[in-house]
Order: sequence, then C-alpha cells, then structure tokens
Amino acid sequence: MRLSDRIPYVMTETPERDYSETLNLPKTEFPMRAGLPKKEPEILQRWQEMNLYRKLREASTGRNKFILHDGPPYANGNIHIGHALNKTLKDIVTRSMQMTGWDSNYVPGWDCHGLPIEWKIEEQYRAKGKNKDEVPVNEFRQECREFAEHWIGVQREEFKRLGIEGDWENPYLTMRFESEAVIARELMKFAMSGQLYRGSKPVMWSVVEKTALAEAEIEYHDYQSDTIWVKFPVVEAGGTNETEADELLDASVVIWTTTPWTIPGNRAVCFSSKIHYGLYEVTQDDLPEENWVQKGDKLILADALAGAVFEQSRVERYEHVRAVTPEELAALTLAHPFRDLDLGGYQFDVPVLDGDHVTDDAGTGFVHTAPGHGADDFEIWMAHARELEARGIDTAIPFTVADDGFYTKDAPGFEGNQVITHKGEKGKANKAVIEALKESGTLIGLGRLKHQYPHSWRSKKPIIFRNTPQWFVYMDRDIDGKDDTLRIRALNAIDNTRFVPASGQNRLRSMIENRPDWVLSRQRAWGVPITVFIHKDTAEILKDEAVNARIYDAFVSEGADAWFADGAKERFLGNDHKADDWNMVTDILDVWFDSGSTHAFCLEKREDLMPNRKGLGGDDYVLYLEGSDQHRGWFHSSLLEGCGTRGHAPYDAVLTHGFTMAEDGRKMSKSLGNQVFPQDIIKQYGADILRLWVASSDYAEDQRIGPEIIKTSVDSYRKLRNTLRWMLGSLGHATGEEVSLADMPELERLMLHRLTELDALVRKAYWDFDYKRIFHHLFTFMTVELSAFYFDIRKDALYCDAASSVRRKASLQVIDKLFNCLVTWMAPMLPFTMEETWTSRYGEATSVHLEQFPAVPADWRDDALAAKWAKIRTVRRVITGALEVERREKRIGSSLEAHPVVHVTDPELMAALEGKDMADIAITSQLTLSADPAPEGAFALDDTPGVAVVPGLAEGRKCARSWKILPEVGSDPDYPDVTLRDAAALREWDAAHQPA
RNA sequence: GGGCCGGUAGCUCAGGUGGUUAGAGCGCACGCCUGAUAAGCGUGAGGUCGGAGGUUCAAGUCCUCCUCGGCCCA
Repeated sequence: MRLSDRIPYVMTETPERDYSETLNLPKTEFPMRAGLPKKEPEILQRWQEMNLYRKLREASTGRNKFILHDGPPYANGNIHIGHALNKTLKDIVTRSMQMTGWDSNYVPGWDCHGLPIEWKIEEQYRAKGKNKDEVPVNEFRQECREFAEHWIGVQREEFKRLGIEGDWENPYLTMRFESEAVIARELMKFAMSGQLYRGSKPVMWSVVEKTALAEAEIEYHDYQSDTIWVKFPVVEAGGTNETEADELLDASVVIWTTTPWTIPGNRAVCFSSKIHYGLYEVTQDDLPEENWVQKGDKLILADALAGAVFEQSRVERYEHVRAVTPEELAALTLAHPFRDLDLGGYQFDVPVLDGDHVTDDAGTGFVHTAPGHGADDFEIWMAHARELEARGIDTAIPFTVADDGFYTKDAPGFEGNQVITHKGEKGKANKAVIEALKESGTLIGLGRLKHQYPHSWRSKKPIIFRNTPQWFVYMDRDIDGKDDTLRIRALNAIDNTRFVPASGQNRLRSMIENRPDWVLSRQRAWGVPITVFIHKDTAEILKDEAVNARIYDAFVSEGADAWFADGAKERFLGNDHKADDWNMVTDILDVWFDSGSTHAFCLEKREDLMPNRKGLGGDDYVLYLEGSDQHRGWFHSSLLEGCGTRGHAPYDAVLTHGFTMAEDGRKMSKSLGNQVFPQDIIKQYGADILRLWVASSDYAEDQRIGPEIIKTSVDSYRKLRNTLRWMLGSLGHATGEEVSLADMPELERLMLHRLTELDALVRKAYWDFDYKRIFHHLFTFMTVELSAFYFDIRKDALYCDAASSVRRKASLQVIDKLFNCLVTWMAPMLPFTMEETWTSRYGEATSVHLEQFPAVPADWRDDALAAKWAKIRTVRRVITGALEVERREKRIGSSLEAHPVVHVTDPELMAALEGKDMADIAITSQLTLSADPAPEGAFALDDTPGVAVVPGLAEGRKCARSWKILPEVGSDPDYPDVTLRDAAALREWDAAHQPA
C-alpha cells in the first residue's frame, strides 16, 4: 500500500502555494564536493598574499614560546610518505599550540652536507669522465652546495603544498655560512674543554682508491680467500682448580680466519659463553711426519666444530678429554703464534674475551681478534679496554697496514709485503704470514674459501679493514669536576626530558648507557672540517681562543671553504704559532655533529626562537619530533652536543613517530609495487585527505597506508564536510539574536554541555599530541550526536518555526557555537578545509588559523542534564526500533507518519521524560506517553526494560509545509493546509514580505 | 643474533590497577526519505582479542615460549 492510497486528500487538495520559499532551508555557497586538488592551491595563494605567517607571529608576540624545532631532512630527492607524515605531525603540533595560547613559530631546516650528495656529484663526474681527486676541493664543494640548493627548493614547495605553515622564506640550513661557523665553533668547544681526542678505529678502506668507504659504498661479491687454522698456545691458565688449570697449560686454542694477513694485528681471541667447548687430544700414532698436527697435541675447540677441524688437519683419531668452561676460557692467557719467531714485537699476552658475535656455525668456535681490522674486533677490544689495562696489556691498536696496502713497522717482520695491490689484486701478505705460521709450528690447517666479500662500488675491487686515526669525544672523562662525564650528563638530561611515547626514554637511555666514544671524523670533502691543529711533535691539540675566533669569523663570511683555501694554515695560526710546528686536520665532521648543533645555529641564533626554557628559569618549551630511528640519530647527537657544550639537552620533550608501511603492514618497496606517494594522493584527493589519514592514525606505532585506507579517509572527509556544510547552510539564516542560557530548551543546553566535555578532551589531547583521539571523538560526535540526533531533530524547528521562535533562535545560537568550536578544533588537522569553512562564514578577510580555540563557559556544563538526556535517548532508541518494524512491514515510510504509544513503567525513565516533547525528539508527528504496563506484543528491547512501544499511525491531515500529520491541520481558516505552528509562521512571514 | 615496539571486526581506533554476553565510527547488506540529495535517517551481519602454554575462582588485560611485522644495532 502506498502513502497516496491511504491519504486520498493529498491527491484531491493540491496546495495552493509553494511553501518552500517560506522555509529556512539550508543556504550556503559552500560546495558539497570539495575539489581539494584545485581548491587547496588557491587557499595557499591566499595565505601567501595575506602573509599569514607574519600575521601569526604578530598575533602571538609576547606569548610564551612553544618551539617545535625542526629536525632537518636531507636535501636530496623528492619527499616521500615518511616526510609527509613527519611534517604534517609537526604542523598539527605547531598550529594547535599556537591556537592554545603559545607563540608557536615553526622554522623549517635542511641537512645539506654529507655523503649522499657527494656521491651524486661524483656520479655526475663519472658520467663526464671526470675524476673527483683532480678537482680542487672547493670547486667540488661548490657543486655539492648547488645540488643541495636545488633539492631544498623542490622539497620546500612539496612541504608547502602539504599545508605546512612556517618560515619558508628563512629556513635554516646546515650549509649556510653562519651555520658552518657555529658548527665549527661548537666543535672547538669540545676541543677546548678537553673532550676531543685523537684515537683510531678500523674503517673500510679501498687500497685502489686510497680512501675510506662508508657502508653504503660497499657491495658484496664472490671472492676467494685463503683460510687458515692457527694454534694460540696457552701460556697461563687460571681458575679454581690448579690441576685442571695445569691440564690446559700445554694445550692450544685454535682459531680460523679467512684473512691471514690480519694475524700480525692479532691482539686477542674471542669465544662465546653460549657455546660448549672441550679439550681434545690427538691419539692417532700413524700420522705422517710432515702433518701439522701430531699425536699428543692438545687443542681446545668448540664441541660442535671439533670433528670438522680434525678432518681439516687430517686427523682421524682423537679424544675428547673434558669440557672446558667459559670461566676457564676467560682466565686463559695465550701467546701470539709469532711469539717464538725472531721477528720482534709479538711477545705480548693475548687475552681470551667473551663475545656475543662468536658462533659455532663455522671455524673453531674461537675468533681471532685484530682490533685494527674489524668492527667486531674493535668493539670488543674497546669494551674490555679497562680490564685489559689492569692486566697490564697495552690496548693501543697497531697501525699494521698503510693507506697503500703495505705493512708498516707495526707488523714487524712483514714490512714490504702488500695486502692488496694498487690494482686491487692480492699482494704477498697472506703468503708471508702463512710461511711464518708454518715456521712457528702454529699452523694446523690451510684452505681456500669462496664467499661474499666486501668490494668498493667504485672500483669493484676488494676492500680491507684498516686502522686509521680518527677524532673522538670522550663519553667517560670528567669534564668539569668529578663524575661530570658526558655520559652521566646525558643520562641525567634524559631523566629530565618528557618522552612521547614514554618508551622512547628507555630506548635512548640504553643507547647512551652502552655507546662507545663518539667518533666525529669522516674522511670526506663535503661538510664542516674539524677545525683543529695538532702539534707535530707532541700531538697535542692547539687551544687558542684567538685562533678559534679567526676561524669562526672567516667561516661566517666565507663559509667552511676557508679551511681548504690556500694559505689557510698561516692565516688561522697567525703570528703566535709557527705554521711548521702544526698539522692542520683535514677530516670532515660527521653530519650528525652538524644536525646535533642545530639548536646552536638555529634556535640560539634567531631572536624569535631563542628559548628561555622551562627548567632553566623560563616558560618556553622546546620539542623535538622525529621518527623513532632518530633515537640513534638526531635526538642522540643533539643530546650529546648539548650536554657536552651546555650541560643539558637542547629539548624539553621528545616525540617520536613510527614508520609508514604499505597496506599489508610490510615495508614499502619498489619491487613489491606497494609504494604510496604523497604527491599522488595530493593530486588525486588533496593534502587534507592525507592529513586526515595522519590525524586518524596511531602515529606512535607504525602506520599503514594504501588504497583502501585512503578511501576510509575520503569517506570520513565527505561526512565531515557535509555536516559542516549543513551547519553553514543553517547559519545562513542566523541573525545573531541571543537567547540566554536559562531560556534555552534542554536539547540546546545538552549540546553546550557536550562542548564543555569536548573542550576539555580536545585541549588535553592536543597537549598529549594524541590526535587520533581528537579526530575519533569529534568525528563520532558530529555523526552520532549532531547529524543523526541533534540536527535531525532540530530540522523541523529550524526549517519551519517562525522567525520569532525562541527554540529556533536558540538552536541557531548553539549551531554557531558548535561551528566555532569544531572548525577551530579541527583547523590544525585540516587547515585547508577548515579555512574554507571559516571564510565561507566570516569572509575572505579572516583566517581560522588566526583564531584561538574558543573559550567554553564553565556554566554550560550540566552533568545532571546530560544524565537525564542519556535516559531520554534510551527511550528514543526503543521508539526508533519500533518504527523500524513498521517500516519493514510497509505500514509507514517516514517516521512522521507514525503515532507511537510509549509505555514507560520504569519511574526513573518516566521522570526524565517529564515535560519533553517526545514526538519532536523521536521525529514523529504525534506520540502518546503512558505509565501503564504495555499490552502483549508491544515492541521492546532486551537491554531496555521498562519501556515498550505500541506503534500506530498518525491521525489527521498532512501539513503541506512541515509534512507533519496532525488533526489540527486545517483549523486555521487563513492557512487551511498547514498546522497551527506553520500557520503562525506563515502569518509572520507574509507580514514581513508584504510588498511595499 | 641483541635492544626497543607492536599484532582487538574488511578499515581506523576504544578497551585505568585482570571481573557480567569485547565496544565505537567508517565500510558492507537491507530498508526509509526525497526540503543537507553524487546528501540525510534507521536496522542488521561481521571478532577463537596473532598462536600455544601457564598463574588465577576469573585474562584481550599478568608470566613464558613461538610466530609475524617494524625501528635501531650487530
């Protein structure tokens, strides 16, 4: 049955006039469809023209500063999704702090020096057949500078397109002359305070190119190595039991290595306390005389590998004498295999160290350790340095191989042999070492192994690990009094820093607790040099403030290139020092030192940033915000730099975000084809969609992004936009007339109450940087409480009530408040759309970003009212449930066709309904409340006892204006087809629209 | 291999100190409306809370192991 069949008068009585013009239907120019890809650039243009950044600064003059100090991205290549996430989060922080009373000035920066840019320039050279080494350093540096400049320009535009507000005209750059000057000055502070020292460390070295290589410049290729098994005779054995110790005294620990040439550099042998070891004795008496292992030889080996070792040594019969404990191993002292040869220099004791890097997959279970020839070797050697010194062992690491691949005097007896030739071929070193081992009787096996070995990506030739002089900063040396070490300072600073999420604190702490001394030097060209001089004879560092001042001044005006210019040495040393007495360091500072110093050359150099921090006497607040990888990076280097030079961290708080994965939760990769590019999303949907994704995600963990997830953002955006659009449409009729709180209907007061709750939540969550919480609450509020409840109910009053209606005025007033709150609250997240919404209401001369979050009066809060309305909504749910049954049975379509009888036997619920127009609230034309028990078969919900609904049809005629069905329709003779409310409204409307 | 973090409906997220049938929104399905209309409203179906043990009267929540994924190291 159709509606028209039941209500025949609709057919017969055609309304005489079109009432829609008398209704206050939504009226707005604000488009339903956003068209963000086109609209956003226009908004950006407008911000530029009105100089929003400057206006923001002016508006917040004198406020306490909230400084989100930008961690500088590296200036090469287009931005990726990680940059987009990072910058968007920063922008939400900046804008939300600005809107909650701070002066929140964002100054973006770029990291400009370093290896990747050097590579790019070298790559260009190679393409042109040019050689880097033949180009003057400063010419090469200039090309690096220009390369960085280009990408800064590209990234700046990409960042701006994301809607990031900041001082894009004056970003900070690590390569700006002033920055280079300050970086050098910071380094010199470490030198002056005695924290800087020259030590050594093995680096990957290409003999062919005579240069140090970084991990990323290495590629692995198959390579045939000589392998040797070597005995290290036990010379001392400790432990609890003397007999057992004696048993080990004529035994040998056996090592295996693929780099025989590193034996002269041997200083220790490593084992693992997680592996089982045994003492083995050779029992075979028919071994050939020339065999390197003979009957009675006692060897200590990993049990899992003993069989293989004996097989290699052509021994068939041997005996496992007993197990050897980790304690026994650690107490051993060994002889270097060359101790008894007449070479000189190998008489030192070789300690046995416990190391996690040792496995029993291959070899003997013991690792030959040459601290100058391997990263593991170096680490474990340094880690045990103190206890070794206590044992009287010299921990100095020998420089056994020179930059040309030849042994030095630190490898006595082997000088003149080359490890790798300048052509990249094997030199005679291995052979010489093997011969010496044979002579000493310590060689027990010899072989060859084809395996993956590191090669230079430039020459494709094998590289070696080689000990080289490097510059370090002490972690554990007293700086200014006892127990005032850099490590202790840094650990204290971590305790005084707020971490979001809190787990970052532990992560950074454990790194600081365990890290070795800070290596600052790089054998590179593009960066700030280590601006120190060392005395040729004493090797001491020159400490002269006058020299330092000359360096600083020169860098300010000429940049760090001044260090590499002709005559630089004489220029900086001046007349007080003889140039011939001093060596000038040409190493480059690690770029982590550059970025660790940003607080010095950005924050402290700009008057509008210079923080007067909380905890240091002021009220300003400095936040660092980066990906969680920066615990090892920027957070770390900034902490050390700050603590070393100023005694405290440069930040009050550290916020970290996770990484962005593809939709399947895996890392994005070109080969998997699951990459998502911010540029594509912006082009297709707009930056606000991407920002909505950021705001709704749990950034603290790894997030996911992909087509389906973007679609969710797009859907949410549509709903959000349409709700705002409807509000704008309704407010199109607002006159600004005020109704006092006391005169407002409860429903309006309920909404105001909700604003007080949301206000508290939003402010707290912004301070907690918990954006997903804000987004989810506001979004749910807008859909569930506004769109589906408050607005749905109030449409009748807003559209149909007379202009004089207090109910309507109160509603418009509340919508106005809702609008101002929601739009400002969401402005940090969706700056484009909220600006569009704001200006749609207040005009193009305004900007939502110049607003503060509205003050929400405390007297709006009414918990009792909220509790009462929770009950009302409980009853409402039963009514809508009952209407749904009627709809399904085709008895009604619109809820206005219904007249439910609501039986409420729960007295508390009934009390809540007292005086309420439940028909209005349930959006029915009529409704009858009854305290009587419901008849059998009435509609009820299991979870709502005490409420039951008997559905029924509304009686009377359908109002041609409001579409309500009421018996009263027609009782006003002037307006015979409408309700009395509508008749009164029409009378008012007609009076106001009389032709003059 | 080590340090740290995480795995709750198709998607995004809630689920203080362990305690009734694990929640929300979106999406989806179905229905209504046609004066927010490439909109609006309603109803419904979706989860062995990564897996396995354990502690407990009781575990998504505590412990152990495993697995998958991530960041940083090695």
